[in-house]
Amino acid sequence: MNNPTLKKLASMLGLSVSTISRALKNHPDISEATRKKVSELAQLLDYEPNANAVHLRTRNSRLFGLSVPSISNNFYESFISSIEEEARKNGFSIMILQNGNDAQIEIQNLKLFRQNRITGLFACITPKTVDLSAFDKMKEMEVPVIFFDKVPEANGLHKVCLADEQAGRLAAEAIIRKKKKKVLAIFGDEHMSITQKRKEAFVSAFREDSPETEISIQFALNTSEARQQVHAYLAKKDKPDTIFSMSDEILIGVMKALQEMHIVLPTDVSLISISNGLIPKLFHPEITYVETSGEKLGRLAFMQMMALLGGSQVLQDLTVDAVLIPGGTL
Amino acid sequence: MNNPTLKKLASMLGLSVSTISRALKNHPDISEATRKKVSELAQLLDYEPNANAVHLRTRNSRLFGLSVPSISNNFYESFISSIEEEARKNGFSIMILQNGNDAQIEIQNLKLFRQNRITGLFACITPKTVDLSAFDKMKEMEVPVIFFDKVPEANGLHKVCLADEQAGRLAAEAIIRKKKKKVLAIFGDEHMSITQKRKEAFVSAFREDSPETEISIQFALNTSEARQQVHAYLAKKDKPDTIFSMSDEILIGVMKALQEMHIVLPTDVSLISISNGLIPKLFHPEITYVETSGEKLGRLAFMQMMALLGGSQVLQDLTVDAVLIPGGTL
DNA sequence: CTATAAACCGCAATCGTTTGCGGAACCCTT
DNA sequence: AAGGGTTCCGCAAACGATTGCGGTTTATAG
Repeated sequence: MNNPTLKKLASMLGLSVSTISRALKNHPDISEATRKKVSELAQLLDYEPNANAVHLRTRNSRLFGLSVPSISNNFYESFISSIEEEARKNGFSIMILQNGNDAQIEIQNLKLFRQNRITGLFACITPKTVDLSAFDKMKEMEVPVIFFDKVPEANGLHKVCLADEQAGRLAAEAIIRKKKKKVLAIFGDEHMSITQKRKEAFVSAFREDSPETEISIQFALNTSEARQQVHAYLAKKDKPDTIFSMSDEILIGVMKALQEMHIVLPTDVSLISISNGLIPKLFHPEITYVETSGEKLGRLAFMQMMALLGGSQVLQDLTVDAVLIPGGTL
Repeated sequence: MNNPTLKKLASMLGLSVSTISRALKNHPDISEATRKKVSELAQLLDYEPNANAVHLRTRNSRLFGLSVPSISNNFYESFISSIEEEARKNGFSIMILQNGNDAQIEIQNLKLFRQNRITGLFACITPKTVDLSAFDKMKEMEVPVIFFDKVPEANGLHKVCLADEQAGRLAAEAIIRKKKKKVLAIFGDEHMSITQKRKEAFVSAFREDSPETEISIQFALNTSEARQQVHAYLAKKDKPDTIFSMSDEILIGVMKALQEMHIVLPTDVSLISISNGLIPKLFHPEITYVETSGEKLGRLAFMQMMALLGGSQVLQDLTVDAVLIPGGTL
């Protein structure tokens, strides 16, 4: 790496380093003439300021940390994508670290973030994360932390989430509107708060608006569990007329089973899911779903971050609205 | 950000900064006693070295640049994921920038990479990238550049690619083995080398091993074009008995059309695709495909990078083998 | 022909580390 | 007791940029 430095430019022009520095950033102290000379040479030599030096000197890294379970996931990738885009437009960089849902690695990654003196952190915690002290330490050092998607229960934290209750309710209402009477609802890991929220809202919407509807609730830890459950339920004599899936992961299992059984949507059974949007559009008819957009969440998180850095008072908890995307399966 | 520094530790212990620095990295000059004192205090105060200062001083950023069209893409995300993992294990960070297939932004991003004094670059160029001078400049500055997936034609560059010819041939051979006689082959952008390679291999495999097979070649720039082509071809009186798709993007369009027309796989028509693996497994029967693994490609690219940095002589072009993953559609 | 203020520029400290070199202090040898 | 090794540590100069402050010109005015 042999980049030109201010010093090099300075000696070539017989000027001082400080003059070069000022000229390059249009400081009023510098005359138009030398300013032009300097920027021309800089252009010629392809001068690029050494970000490390700048950040060291200004004590400002313009770097955001981004902690996710995994990059290779349709939802996180859309989140990351929008954060990256916003960051770049605003002159920030991002440092992405995945923890593979391992709390140990999560801690390790936080260390890396601190070494790099990030100016803010976006974090999606692992299901096993119980000790938040490492995150607290960040805040003590005046590094704003914004939790997203999977967030801690504790109060006093900045969180941006999908509107889980709303998503659950919207799905339920859509089903009720179609006057369905027998629903198989498949949720994810029972111990995650996201599951609980969606389930509560879903169930209580029925209780209030359509108590006569019969709802069977199942929890599936992964795609293949969901698939088996669908197989089991559709084999019954009084099979459900509608299936609800809480997530893409479950939806994949559901679709696998439905296709295996040659079930025709929505004739034989109706289907609605909560999803980021990719999977539902792969099928025909397209699957009706309640959208929870990673992209929107990313943008919201970023706005929140900028507000925090700007010192504005901000709401602690924000959510992105869920919207029903009608398809052909309900 | 109010992290402890070497200076702070030094003054607290009445030692010099250099001693602290050496103690923390087990320099033999430092006695066991003070070494322990120092590391205990460091532990207590949660000292983390300032990466910017370290990198500035050592002129080594331990940072890799990663330039991709988009993060939210099943293939790139698996590539990125494996690069990140390897990098982290080896004490490197990565800086990811997406260019949205815009050559303008690509240039801009290269500037950012240079500002951050990356020690190596992984780049997937845009289809419109014609001017490689910005990349050349990187190499002049002794920053190794490894092109992956979409690579320039030029010689003398380090490239890691999917085995495009092999993939095309494997698909063709699989079709030939099934004694299919009429295939519709849909490829991507005709101007991309990846398209040409896959097409050449595909076609010539037929020419050599089964010249009597009738092949219709189509190019689709996106999902919906592919979909329309399938509609058109399957409406003909002598419709194809097999469809070949070059990529996930095209596969999605194909499947959309097939489902819309209520075509049953593989009874009505056979199907084989080249894919990263996610999409084919969503359907039943699972789609037979030739796997081109982003994860393997990432690992290969990383190895190549480390070899380059280590100064070893390395092969310019590397490829990851394609393998046929049998499904139920051929 | 001097004051006086712009206009323009350089000095030097600083950010937090690393590292070559030199220098005490101590022990051992003869 | 003088010389020669060890052992342990500090000085100070970097790395490349930013910035407060002060100093020189030059122009303008009185």
